[in-house]
Amino acid sequence: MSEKISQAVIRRLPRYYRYLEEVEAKGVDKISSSRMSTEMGLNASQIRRDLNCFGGFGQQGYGYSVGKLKKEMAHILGLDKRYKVIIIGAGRIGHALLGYKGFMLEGFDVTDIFDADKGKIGTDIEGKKVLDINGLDRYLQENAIDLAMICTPKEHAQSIADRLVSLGIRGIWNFAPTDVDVRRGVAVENVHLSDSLYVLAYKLNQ
Amino acid sequence: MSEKISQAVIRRLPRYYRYLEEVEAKGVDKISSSRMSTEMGLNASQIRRDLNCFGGFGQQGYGYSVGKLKKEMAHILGLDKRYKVIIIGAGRIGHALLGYKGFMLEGFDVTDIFDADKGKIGTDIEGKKVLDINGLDRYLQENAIDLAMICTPKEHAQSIADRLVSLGIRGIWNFAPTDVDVRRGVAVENVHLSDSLYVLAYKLNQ
DNA sequence: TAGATTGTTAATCGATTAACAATC
DNA sequence: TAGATTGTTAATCGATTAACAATC
Repeated sequence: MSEKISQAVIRRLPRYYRYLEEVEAKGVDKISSSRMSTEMGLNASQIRRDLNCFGGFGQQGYGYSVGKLKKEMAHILGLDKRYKVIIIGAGRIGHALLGYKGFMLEGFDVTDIFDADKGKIGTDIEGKKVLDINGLDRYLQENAIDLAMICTPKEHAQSIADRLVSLGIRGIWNFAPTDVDVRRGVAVENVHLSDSLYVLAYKLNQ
Repeated sequence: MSEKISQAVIRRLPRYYRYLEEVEAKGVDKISSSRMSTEMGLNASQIRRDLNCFGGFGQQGYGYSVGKLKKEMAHILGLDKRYKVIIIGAGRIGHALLGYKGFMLEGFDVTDIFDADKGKIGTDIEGKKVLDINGLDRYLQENAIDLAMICTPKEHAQSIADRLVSLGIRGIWNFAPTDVDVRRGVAVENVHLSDSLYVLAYKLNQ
């Protein structure tokens, strides 16, 4: 927080967290940067440097405590809190995200799902009744929601994002194939699944 | 192809492609790096440099032809070919990917979907009958498939990947929350949706 | 203490940006 | 031709890696 953490470092944080979960599950309780280096395929200096952005979690001559480091990592990522989430768009991706039980374990509670399609509103998906997007403003006034997942067609993504932000949403996970822009202070992650598929096609042809 | 293209450049290619589709749809037929710079939020030098990795597509004093550049981009990414694709895992993500019509337009034909669950095998999803994973080897011997999307639980991702590669699959789009490793010459894109959610949580807390 | 491994500074490497000559 | 804009070289910036002193 004091000095600015680079994007490159931030993008590696979830990977550290995943790795630590894995080794903890194996019953490992002490780990060195050199072992992490071998097993993760990252440079050991880089690992120590990355971790030191957030504090001195290690101990010279010993290494890092897996349990402590994982806990610190969870805290840095904000995974030691719980988040209330809504999904906008009850198409296939919205449906898939709603049904993914992993989110709940990780602290993300999907409270409701919205759609504009009269044919979908009121139907039941994964045990949730699809709500009318027209009731969104009132809903957000009455419920404290932390973040929204946008699973609409790309045409509606930006306007929905604007509406969400104006209603107080502070974080947006966007699956529509377009970048949504928001004012400073609001967090957005644009997923762009097809970008990843395009890169795969590129690699396939090398 | 001659000189090595950096990962950073490769990751920007789909973004150029998306942008070019957009401006073409608006009827723009000529574009300069400086306009691209403003509209995409990238540095103009970087754009010219990136494009020049693949050839001199522009014309001094004029700029780039949108149609030509988009076509070149599609060619570089390999989007001017068609790919036969199978999906492994008929859970929610597999289902969502199978149903996404956009892939077909972009050259990716999903021919079949496989699962190990007796309760799912033989059922109909999005007009496809779910096939038994036990028949995978034979299926791949009899059908020329270019790439596979892995949508299994993480425990099975690596072993399925190994099997796919040994059967001749050259590209893997992996949605299981673990990195799959393959031999040189096989292309993999590990998606890691939850990494992106974790980064969002991180940003939310800054 | 001796051995191990961190935290951190210094060196290297690569990517981004600026500048400008070439040229349409 | 004059103006515009590319392609490309040179300068800058930031990220990665190596090295090592601090210290458990």
